[in-house]
Amino acid sequence: MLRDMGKKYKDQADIFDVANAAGVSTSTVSRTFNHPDLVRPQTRKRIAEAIKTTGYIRNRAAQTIHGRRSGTVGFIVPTIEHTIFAELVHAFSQTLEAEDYSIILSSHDYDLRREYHLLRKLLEHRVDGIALIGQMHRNETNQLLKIQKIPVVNIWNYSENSYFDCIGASNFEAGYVACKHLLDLGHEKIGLVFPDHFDNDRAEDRLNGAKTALAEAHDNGSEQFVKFSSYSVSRAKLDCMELLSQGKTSALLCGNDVIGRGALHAARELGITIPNEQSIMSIGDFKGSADFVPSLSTVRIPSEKIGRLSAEVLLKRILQPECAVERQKISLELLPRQSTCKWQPAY
Amino acid sequence: MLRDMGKKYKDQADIFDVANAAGVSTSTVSRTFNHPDLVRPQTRKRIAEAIKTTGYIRNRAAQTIHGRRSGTVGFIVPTIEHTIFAELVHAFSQTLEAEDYSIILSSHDYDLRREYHLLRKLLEHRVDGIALIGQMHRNETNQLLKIQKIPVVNIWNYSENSYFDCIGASNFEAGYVACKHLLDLGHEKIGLVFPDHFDNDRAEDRLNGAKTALAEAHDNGSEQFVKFSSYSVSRAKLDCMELLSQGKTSALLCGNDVIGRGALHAARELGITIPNEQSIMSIGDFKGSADFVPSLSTVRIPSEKIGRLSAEVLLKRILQPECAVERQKISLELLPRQSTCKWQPAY
DNA sequence: AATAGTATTGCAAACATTTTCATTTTTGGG
DNA sequence: CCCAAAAATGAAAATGTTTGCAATACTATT
Repeated sequence: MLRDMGKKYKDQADIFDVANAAGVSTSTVSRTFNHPDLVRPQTRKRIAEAIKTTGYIRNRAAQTIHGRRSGTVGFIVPTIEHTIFAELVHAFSQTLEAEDYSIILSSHDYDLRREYHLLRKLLEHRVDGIALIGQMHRNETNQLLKIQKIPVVNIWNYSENSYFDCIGASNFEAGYVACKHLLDLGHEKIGLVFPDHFDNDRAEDRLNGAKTALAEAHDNGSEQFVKFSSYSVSRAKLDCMELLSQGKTSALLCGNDVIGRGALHAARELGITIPNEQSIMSIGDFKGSADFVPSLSTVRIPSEKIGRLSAEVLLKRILQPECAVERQKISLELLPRQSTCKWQPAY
Repeated sequence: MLRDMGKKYKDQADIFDVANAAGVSTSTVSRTFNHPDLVRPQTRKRIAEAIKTTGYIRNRAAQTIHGRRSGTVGFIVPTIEHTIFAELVHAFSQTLEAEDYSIILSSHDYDLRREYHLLRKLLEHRVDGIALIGQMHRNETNQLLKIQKIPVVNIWNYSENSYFDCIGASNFEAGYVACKHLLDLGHEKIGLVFPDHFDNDRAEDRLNGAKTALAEAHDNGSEQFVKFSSYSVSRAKLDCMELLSQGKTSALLCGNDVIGRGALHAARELGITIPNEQSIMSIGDFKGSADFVPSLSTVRIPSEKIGRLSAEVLLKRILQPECAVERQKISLELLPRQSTCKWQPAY
């Protein structure tokens, strides 16, 4: 049936316009998009031309409403401003864009109440899947995810008994390994500089890992050198300068590479030689940390890999919602570089 | 009319379920969302409860299909991996999220053909507006934007005769000012290190600005010291080391802060004192550049401000599509810091 | 208590697709 | 050249909202 001619002028061509132009029904046009093998190549060609001449652009909303996939995936991060999430988001979206998905990106600025609201908005858009950072979320968030039965992947923090798919590293281990490295080098007075965010289980786990390593080494002197800083090179630099100028430590363990960079700058500013006078150890290995002079010793958490794998796992769950929960513990890599060395009491 | 009871089991509550539960029609439910002042407070309350008990979540797709705003905005960037765009995207989305919009973020990795395809996909989603980086796009991209009559804002590169709204700085000027700073300090042999991306009018404009300043100063010696690098601290460091070790320049002008950082590292690696032996000048002022020791002299392009203003302008155009084209030239700020100083022939 | 006016609500059409089922067309073998 | 089977197409129902118009329920006058 050709479309009623009495329609008012419309600027956007729709599937009827294409059908008219190609002399077929809307069903056939729809099929060329969704099941091209069901329509004759010759017809397909005619339709392709009709699409060109009418300037037709499919309406995903109309597909979505019908129950088809929306072709979007929601990604909620604390913030995109930080290199670390930027790298992660990049890898994640590259992978999903290759599969023709669009990413709706939202950030809550470390406010888990906002996270809940962002999630609701994503659900309004009927995203096909959701990616979240960390394992710590509000109860209502977890409840909502469960009853919606929507594909979810939990990124960044590994947990062996997560309810949802989960791809990440053990941040506890990262903290432990980083601290152990300093202890192995003979350091005894270690300053701990960690982000002060609440609503951040990653930083918390790292700090706990570090403290555990200290306790195992019977190091009870370091406890007093814990300093909370923020995810900002400037703030970290100031905080580290304060800690360093007290001269009570022989090494600084930084909760992430941004703080680590702040520490390097701080030492330089104070004229403290790294690593001879003071070792700087960090966690993360963001792009560029290896290029500092001295290069930053750190524990690598491979964000691109995590981003890519998360996308793949989410994709799989979207296509097979019932498959077994998938959890991948991404391994860490200790990268001793120039900013750490054996403690030399001589100094 | 209450809904047909013969419907099969559905997991997702829809507006009918809410209407049933509240004992009203779907119209009234819809109105509580979209025109709450048109429904009696008492009814509104009943509906609110029904929404809670049914766990109803509005379906934006269904609204969109009806012609209402989709509540999404598309943002196409070259890449989110680079700090600079991360800051920009952050400010942009914070502003729009506050107005209840969701951002669909896509990146084309400096490939303008991909940009076109991403645009098409955004249009399929019926985004309410589009944000693009730079003024240089493929013809088909511009054509499509024009015939679709969709709100567009052109971010980052200012142009006084842009077809669409445009918020940005003059990158030509940025290059000019940065170079002029070095010339004013007495430098004559200036190495230019710029990103090698094609499909990037920003970098091109900056380079042209720098060259213009050189020409005005009758500096014909610098032309030979142009080096193309990439947007990566590591690559930039290597390239700068190559240039610096030749020892023919007294200053380096870097196309952006990432390259500038690479240059600082390179000098340190080679044992070259900054700024005494060599000045390093850059463009951008990303977060953290001021914290380096020595701090990086640069020309500030305020990305947060640009991001926020772009979002506001786009929002305005979405609400009033017919208003006059808005163009804002964001002013630059020369920030001489520790990495540049007067050229001292003594060295 | 009747009336006019206003505030609420409901009905049904419209939005742009997809998909099931039925119908028509094509194909290949005798 | 006919027929059965397979392939291609079309008609119509369904998807979940919004909104113009009509109907109904209040409110405040007289």
